[in-house]
Amino acid sequence: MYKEKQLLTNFLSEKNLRHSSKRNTILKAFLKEEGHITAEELHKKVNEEDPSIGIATIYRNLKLFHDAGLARMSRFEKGEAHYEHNYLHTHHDHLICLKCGKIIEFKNPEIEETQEKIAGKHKFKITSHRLELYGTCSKCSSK
Amino acid sequence: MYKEKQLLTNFLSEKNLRHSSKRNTILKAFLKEEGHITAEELHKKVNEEDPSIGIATIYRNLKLFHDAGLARMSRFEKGEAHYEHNYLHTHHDHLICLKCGKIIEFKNPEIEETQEKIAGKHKFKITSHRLELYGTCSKCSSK
DNA sequence: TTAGTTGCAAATCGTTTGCATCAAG
DNA sequence: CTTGATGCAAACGATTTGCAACTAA
Repeated sequence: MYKEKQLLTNFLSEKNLRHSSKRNTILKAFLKEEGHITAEELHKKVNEEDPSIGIATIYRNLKLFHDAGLARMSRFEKGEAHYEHNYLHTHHDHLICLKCGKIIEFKNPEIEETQEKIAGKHKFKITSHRLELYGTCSKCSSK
Repeated sequence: MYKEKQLLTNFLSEKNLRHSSKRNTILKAFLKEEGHITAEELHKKVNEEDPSIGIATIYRNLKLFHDAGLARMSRFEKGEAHYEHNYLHTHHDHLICLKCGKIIEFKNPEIEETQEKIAGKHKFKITSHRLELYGTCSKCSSK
């Protein structure tokens, strides 16, 4: 948590932006989340703490957290964006069950290596990536 | 092209759906495309041939092509969906330049193997995947 | 006091849908 | 004829934005 707060503080002062109590409430709720969360979902959680915070502010702050480097954004097959933070959450990829919607996270260094090889071949400098495996999870395939 | 048309014909008769001249126009324009295309872009191309075709029909047919197995859909970081066909286009992944927007396609069997290993570990049955590497292409990094 | 932050509602963007009409089989 | 295909405009869901009021520094 300390590292994330620091990251945000740095970003804010660098860009001449401000802290605010609502921004803090949103950050706290966001960092409390373990997995992915949509703006809508985060809005609900935040509203348990402070019902005066509107959805627009959630979007504005998620964008800010993203720009500050403490949130990642992904879009799966459906429409809405999912956000997740980096606190206790280094990079990983996703297995997504198309039947029940379950999302499993995994890490695999082999894949990262192979990616570097590929990038080298195309003289490409990788800054980030996403790998998503779609299919059926064990529960759903045994049904 | 023959294979794709056949695929569509099979799908149509299986589902008791019909051919139509507009559907053909859309299919032809779609198969002519080499890379990814958005619904909007395809609409423009189709309209050069037949300006009476509306965007809703483009969406309806892209969905149909997708269900019939002759189109793939992906969403990159931004909102809109991109479609691509399987004619001369077997599965591949993408390198995406964040500066100029260039999209390079690549194939890598090693990665596919590793994916299967990961899926096995989680008793997951993979039906599809997406791998996107974001970064800077050679041109943009030399500027 | 100056500029960033927020709520609200309206606007926007990509996509889907209801309905009346048209056309394939 | 029967039912799928289509155009149009309205509806939609997610996200963004303009504006006036608010608040951090």
